[in-house]
Amino acid sequence: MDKELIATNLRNHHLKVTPQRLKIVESLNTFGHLNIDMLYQEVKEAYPNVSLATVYKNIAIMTENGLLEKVKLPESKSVFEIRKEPHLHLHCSKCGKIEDISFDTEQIRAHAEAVSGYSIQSSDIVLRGVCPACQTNAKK
Amino acid sequence: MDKELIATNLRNHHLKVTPQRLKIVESLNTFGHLNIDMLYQEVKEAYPNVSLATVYKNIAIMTENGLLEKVKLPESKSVFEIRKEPHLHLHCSKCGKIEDISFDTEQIRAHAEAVSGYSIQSSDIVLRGVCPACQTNAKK
DNA sequence: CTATAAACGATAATTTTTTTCCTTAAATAA
DNA sequence: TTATTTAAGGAAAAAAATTATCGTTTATAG
Repeated sequence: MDKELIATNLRNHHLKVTPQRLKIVESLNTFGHLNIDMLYQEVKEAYPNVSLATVYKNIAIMTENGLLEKVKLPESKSVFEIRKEPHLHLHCSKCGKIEDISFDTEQIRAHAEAVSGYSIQSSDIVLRGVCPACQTNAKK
Repeated sequence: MDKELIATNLRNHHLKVTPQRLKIVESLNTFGHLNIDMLYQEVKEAYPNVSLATVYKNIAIMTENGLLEKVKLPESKSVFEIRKEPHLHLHCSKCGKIEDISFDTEQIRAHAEAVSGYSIQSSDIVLRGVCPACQTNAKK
């Protein structure tokens, strides 16, 4: 995802293309998932006098517009990611790393709808465990 | 879940049995899922000069001890519930109601482990949608 | 029944998030 | 391209949420 595409996405949502916003999205593009503090640090590196409020306001408005998504994690601070197809999150309880894996939630959805009568719109799935690297380290 | 059982559970975890704690657990038993404000209101009804800090401290220590569980929901404040077998949460986007449904997460877990190499310990699944009652109301 | 350690309530402190307000910069139209 | 407008930025204050402190009270082990 290059700068021009990000800019286009912003414009499509009637959001101005600012350096701070570009940096936020680029950082998420690079690291996948970042919490508010990490994002602030990232943007600050490029724009030292960015305000934390700016980061807050931007993730809020970009989330409202569906460009970003907030992922609430058990035990830790929420992270943000660039919105893409629905997927599932793996969260390493040792190192905190977060990974996306694609997964078809259709079965879950069908089951839930059948059992409950709800009309399901979206699903949030976070699996907590130990990543391969941390498993290896633990064995040493 | 009656008072005596709650008391036993608390004692098993070396937590003193106080009226405030009993009320918290009883409220969760009655309503299923409550956020911090609702819990505070509930306890306050029975014990008008309970401190909000007491509610915070108690849900924290009971959560640490595995008696309660915190459920993080997209878009809204986290709620607490009494810990039981792993299950799935349905959250109505209209009325905010939360429902538990039982669901075997084994397939998801197996898939995730196979694809990622993670060793999965737990899963958090929240489905967002419209409950039957709100679907009916919407049609009127 | 007493001693002790945990929990309580009140409050302060901290942390997190949102709002305000004035200035600056991006977008739109001339 | 320049001028106008409107959104966004930064700094700071305010608000909201959570945690810590401390003297007092209460549950429980002995």
